[in-house]
Amino acid sequence: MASEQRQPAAAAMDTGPPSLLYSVKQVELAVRSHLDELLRPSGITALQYTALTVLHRRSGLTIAELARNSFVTPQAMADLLKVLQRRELISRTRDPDNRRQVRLRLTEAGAALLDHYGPAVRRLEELMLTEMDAGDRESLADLLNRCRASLTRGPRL
Amino acid sequence: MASEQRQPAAAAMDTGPPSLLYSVKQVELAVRSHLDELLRPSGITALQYTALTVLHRRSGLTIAELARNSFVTPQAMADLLKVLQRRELISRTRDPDNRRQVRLRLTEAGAALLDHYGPAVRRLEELMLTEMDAGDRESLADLLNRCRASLTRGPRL
DNA sequence: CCAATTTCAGGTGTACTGAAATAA
DNA sequence: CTTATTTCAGTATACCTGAAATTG
Repeated sequence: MASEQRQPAAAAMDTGPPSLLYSVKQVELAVRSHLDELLRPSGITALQYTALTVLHRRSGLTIAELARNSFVTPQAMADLLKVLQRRELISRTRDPDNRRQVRLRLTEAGAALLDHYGPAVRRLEELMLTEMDAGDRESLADLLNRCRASLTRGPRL
Repeated sequence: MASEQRQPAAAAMDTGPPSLLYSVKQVELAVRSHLDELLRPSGITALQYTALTVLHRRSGLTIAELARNSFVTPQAMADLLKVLQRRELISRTRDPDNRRQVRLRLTEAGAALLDHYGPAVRRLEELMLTEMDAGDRESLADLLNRCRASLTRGPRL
């Protein structure tokens, strides 16, 4: 820890480039910031919106499945869903074949909310991808998917 | 265990591929999950660790600058820093030239913590980038940086 | 006075651990 | 009995709005 701390105020203590871990985080923070603002009138957060889109694509998931998909505990996911259910954006029904599980689905109001904000969210994605051609976009999607796969393969999950 | 592998072929409500916005979020969630686990013994969260690394690279930032860097309000950043200061991982000193501002710096304990966890964090990054060659990594870094730039140029911030 | 930074007060959302109830 | 899912209770953190104090 014998690092030199010379400048008091005009700092320039660069210790190499920010990591890719950090770059991912930065993009996610920027996206969330825009998304939260965009969704403000709806009263739901970026995270809640994300959960709705997952349910839209994969209707009938259980709380536990959704939690694993988002790398959080089932309790954390249950908290989030409580808010969405209170606003009647999702419905919960016991699975008759496996009465432990609760199947989640969008209500009509939930689907309507996604319809309403879909265009603005797509414009946000378009803003992020400004000046990227089709090849760049494909590369980005591919690289991100490989990151996700590598992180979920080995340990944990 | 084979009985629960019912596939959404029946539901068939696929509404296109997940967006790139979602892919970014997924990678970030996976990273945070690993990072939180890895940092557990230290008692600090992935978010707090990230703030420490930013201060390591750019010593002497103010709360407001750090907040803008992370796309949150100064109040939210102050909350986070309160925890780090309580554990004496950072120090706060009034800027003599501008007595409104408070300059933030790592303490020796803060730097030691980064030193201690640095190798494990780099291994995590390596896990994420498994099987990506140097060209892929460069592409990913470039594409993410362009995303960040596009999101911060136009409106907001 | 105006603008930027920080802080205080308060409220909600996010996420965890631990533990219990239920059912396959 | 064992395991998976869900829920309850409690706690720490993250993030916001609004307002006040300070300084440039």
